[in-house]
Amino acid sequence: MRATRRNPARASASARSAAPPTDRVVGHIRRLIEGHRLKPGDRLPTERELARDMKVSRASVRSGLQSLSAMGVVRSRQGAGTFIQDGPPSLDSQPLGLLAALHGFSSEEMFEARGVLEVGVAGLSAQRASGEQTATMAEEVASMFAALNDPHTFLVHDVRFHRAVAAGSNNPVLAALVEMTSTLLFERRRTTIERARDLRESAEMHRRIYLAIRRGHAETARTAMAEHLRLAEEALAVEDALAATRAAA
Amino acid sequence: MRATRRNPARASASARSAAPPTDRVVGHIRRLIEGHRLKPGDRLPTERELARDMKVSRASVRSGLQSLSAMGVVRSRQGAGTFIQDGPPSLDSQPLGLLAALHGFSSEEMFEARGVLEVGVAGLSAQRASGEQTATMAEEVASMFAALNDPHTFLVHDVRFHRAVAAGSNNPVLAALVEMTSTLLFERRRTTIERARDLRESAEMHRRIYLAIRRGHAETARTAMAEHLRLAEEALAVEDALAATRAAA
DNA sequence: GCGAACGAGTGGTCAGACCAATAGTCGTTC
DNA sequence: GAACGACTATTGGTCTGACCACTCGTTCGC
Repeated sequence: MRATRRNPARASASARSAAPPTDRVVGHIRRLIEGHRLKPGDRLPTERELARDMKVSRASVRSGLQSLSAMGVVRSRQGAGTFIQDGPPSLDSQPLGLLAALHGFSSEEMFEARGVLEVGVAGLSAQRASGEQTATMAEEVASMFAALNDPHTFLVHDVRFHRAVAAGSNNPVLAALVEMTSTLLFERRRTTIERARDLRESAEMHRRIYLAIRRGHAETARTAMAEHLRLAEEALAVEDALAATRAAA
Repeated sequence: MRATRRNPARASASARSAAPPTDRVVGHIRRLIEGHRLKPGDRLPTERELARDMKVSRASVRSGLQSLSAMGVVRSRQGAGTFIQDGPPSLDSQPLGLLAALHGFSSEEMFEARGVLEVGVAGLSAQRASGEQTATMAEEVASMFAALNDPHTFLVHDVRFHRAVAAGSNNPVLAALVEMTSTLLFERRRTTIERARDLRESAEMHRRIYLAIRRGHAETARTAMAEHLRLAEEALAVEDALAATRAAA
């Protein structure tokens, strides 16, 4: 038989440590979170402590933490420590961004996905948003009207408005998904927003969405959001065309 | 003077290397992908090569690749190499899973998010799914009927059906989002599926969704999907209750 | 010809050291 | 006494070099 190797001891006894060190670290932190022994904002043990306690090298600890960091679960600050990410849940949009680059997601596809998500979210938001939440939306709409001559500022409030609508759904899962997709298009549009032509129309659309939500008209809110996204997609196409024209010159 | 110290040359000449090594590695790979010099399935240069070419340590290269791996952009196989992830684009569901644990997403919230996504997807799928795509759905439905007495197998085909519907939308962004959320609930339900009572009803619902999509009836497909998810949510609640009862005994 | 053994190459882990940023401590100064 | 500033222990970030575990193409033996 030779007993040449393979995994030493697997079936019985000592059921642990079958997994590679990096995975053990991720699982360890994960269990701490799921067991509510680590809450958002909490500081993790230092890398050196984790390495000692788990009997792995610090390199493996760092490897695991690097994964968690990429997923947006923790955040490390040199000299201070590693902390559980707090604030509103939000998948880092970087993953989707890279996948977008990798598979060449088109703007049409992005807008369509946004449409499916945000139209539904607008409906839910109309049914549930609190007064405070609708007030936030109102503020962003006002800021948009105030920034009609400053495209970059306008865009910032645009994104914040959509975030506020998502928050109004009071569903953190949906809010995280909306955040992810809208951030992505934000990155994209930031480079072309200077060529936007009709910000007033866009602001007006946002105002109509806000009014529908505030009045609790779910279907009206859904329709307005759908219409808004349709126009926004057209606007982006126009801006792209202008950018392409200029590039050719 | 001693000349010990600090970063040699920063202001002028050699304008690069401002960013930390790990970020440089991520950016480097990202540029390779965005410049289409790396396609899905391609093999990356070895870690030692990257380290040499970029003039950073292998540890930093590994750090960057670890991030990309956590995002599902690349995948490393010991002894073979590191490859750009191919296959259908799919965010690793692990990020959402950890966020779910971290913020305590409830089943209701998950189902609601699924509802918003998949109802919309069902409508799009009815409008666009190819014959091959609907055929895949039909196969999964058939497999579900064949597995009425085997809950675990049933559940596998259940998930695959929803994946097939998402594929039918022909929108990779939506497909990735659906994949992420449904995988999450799959993990959850796998532990309670044994207590399911009425798989036949569930299979029948899936069949109705399939028929609506095949016939191109978008609104019917949306309604059927919404109804299905509503029933599935109830079923999960019942299974949970049973599990809780048994646990108490 | 074909399977088994080999070995170069690759990612995974370990060890120890040093660098860089942080945050608390303690003294100085006004 | 309060505010400011240098000092220092602590912590994450990087580097180095070594070894391990696995993969896969090659080569050897039958």
